[in-house]
Amino acid sequence: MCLLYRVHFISDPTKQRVIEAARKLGYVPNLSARQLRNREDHRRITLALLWPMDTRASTIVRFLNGIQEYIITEEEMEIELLIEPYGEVGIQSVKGLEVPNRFNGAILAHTTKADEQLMDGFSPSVPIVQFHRYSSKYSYVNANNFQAGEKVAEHFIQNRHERIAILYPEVSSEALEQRLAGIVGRLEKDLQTEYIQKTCTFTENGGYQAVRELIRDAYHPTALICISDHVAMGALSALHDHGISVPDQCEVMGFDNQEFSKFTIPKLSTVHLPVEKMAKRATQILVKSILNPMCPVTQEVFDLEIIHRSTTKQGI
Amino acid sequence: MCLLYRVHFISDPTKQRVIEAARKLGYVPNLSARQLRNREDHRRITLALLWPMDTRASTIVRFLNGIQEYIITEEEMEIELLIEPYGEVGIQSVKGLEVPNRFNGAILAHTTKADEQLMDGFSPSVPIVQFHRYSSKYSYVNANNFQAGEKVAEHFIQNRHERIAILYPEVSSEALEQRLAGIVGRLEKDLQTEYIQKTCTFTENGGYQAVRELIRDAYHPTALICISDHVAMGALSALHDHGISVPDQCEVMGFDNQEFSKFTIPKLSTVHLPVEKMAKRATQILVKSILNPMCPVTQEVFDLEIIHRSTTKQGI
DNA sequence: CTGTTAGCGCCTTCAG
DNA sequence: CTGAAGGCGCTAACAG
Repeated sequence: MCLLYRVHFISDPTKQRVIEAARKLGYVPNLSARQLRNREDHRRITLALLWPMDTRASTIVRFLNGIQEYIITEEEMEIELLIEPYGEVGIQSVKGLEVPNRFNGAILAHTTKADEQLMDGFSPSVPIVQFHRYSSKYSYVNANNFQAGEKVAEHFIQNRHERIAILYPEVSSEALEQRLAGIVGRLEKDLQTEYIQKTCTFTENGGYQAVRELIRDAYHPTALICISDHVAMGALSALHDHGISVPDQCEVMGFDNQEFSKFTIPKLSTVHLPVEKMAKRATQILVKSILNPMCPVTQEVFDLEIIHRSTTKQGI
Repeated sequence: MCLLYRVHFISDPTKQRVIEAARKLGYVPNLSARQLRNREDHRRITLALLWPMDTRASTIVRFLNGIQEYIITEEEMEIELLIEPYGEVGIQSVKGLEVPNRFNGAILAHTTKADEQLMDGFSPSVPIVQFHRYSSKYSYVNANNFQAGEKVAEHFIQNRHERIAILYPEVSSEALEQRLAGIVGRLEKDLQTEYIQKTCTFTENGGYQAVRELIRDAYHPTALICISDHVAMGALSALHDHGISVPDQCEVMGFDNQEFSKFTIPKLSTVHLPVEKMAKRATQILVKSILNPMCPVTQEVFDLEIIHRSTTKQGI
């Protein structure tokens, strides 16, 4: 019992009555007032993590791991992390961007096009760092997804593939579109290589179904570029079910380098995305901007590398 | 710029000087004061999610998904979610449990034995709901892991296995220990069945290495019980690398029913853990306790069912 | 146009 | 033992 928790001089029955009344009125102690009163939060700041709670949520674990390292080591400030999982409505539902009293700063992750337009239009009341996307206006930490896409395409061109299928999600983000653009851009330059784009949901099941449909339609890809490891895992499963051997009959490439992708069968070749490092950096930049409102916009891009494991063939 | 953001009558150079001074002093606006002043937070409560940022973090995504559904539909209150990822120090590092001004209530997930002892000892300043563990003192939402362990063991006894290996993690939680206890308890009742316990880290790599070591030591299991799907995935990978066919030469069972386990090769049989439902329920109970401090302790246990896919054999 | 102040809700302290 | 009041930091409103 926290209400009345140090009031000794009130008799128990009276306490009961007060508590009962409080319950009826729906009274909840006001945290802001308590914090203000106790003023032990002088060096505390609250960061918000605006993350879409759709299928792209899985990297949030890696993000949190990356961020935590920073939070713990940061001694100057005490950092509090607010999760704002927003749904399909988009970022507009997050109140704290308009009002400056919810959090001191925010990291926006995987925003959609609509979100981005919204963000361009108005000026948020607190510093913002965009995660995994470019921005002309705000600080960001991004990865060179376009170049990574080119590298992946390059690999498959080298291996002289006849039929390349690109599995990419309908609900997209800039990062994923950049990957696609990089892949397609490079493939287009090479006239010998044929490819098709196949949309799917951004899940294992999406990859599975997409491959099934391709095969049903008598399209037998010799290479599969999956826009995420999750999709790739589903694709591997479907290829296996159809008796197509990887990488002999079909090479497969993923994106992200999730923990599990070392343990698929065969072990998945993928593009390493340094989520943890990016998260740490994004948090650093945000905290700096909060402490120094005049801090210039900081924009960083991480280079990405292909990790060849067992679903691709090298040096043929 | 949020500082001075509506003060129009101050000249720009002066603004600059003020901001510069603020920066030098390390001034950060006090959110509590702002919130208090603007009092539009009458019906807002803050929930904390105390989650260990170790390898058990992966279910946090499912948890967040489950919780979000509730948060959005709950109209009476505006619910804010604070993540307190605590490290190896344990729960003691979370200040808000002692002081009643950080959050209105907390969900403790995957606490360790040390944490549990600590919690038994003192009375937290806010309502608590334990997630995925029993408690004599607090509300909890748990799953019947013991019974699930028994069911799994029962299956393998039915299939008359000669060598069963149980892979379970060193850093454990009550839930995992219950699984183990259920498995071992049931196996012990059957004198014909031999089994061994093998510890491993709680990751895909842990499962992979454990199986490698077993085989190196000339122990060829005919059944593998993995205490989580992640471990199972690693185990499957290792079995594949050693040319051991699943389920013919070795059956494999996981726990949790993570999204990916439908897409391993072969498709993983596992025990479904309804994380989303449990998360939603835990949040409901917590909110109720916050709104009604006299609310009695609520304790709920979900039953678990085996999902047979392709890594086990049924009806032989 | 500029400076002052009241009061948000809470809890500690001090006065009666 | 009980009751009243001050002040945490902020900003809208008001007074000069």
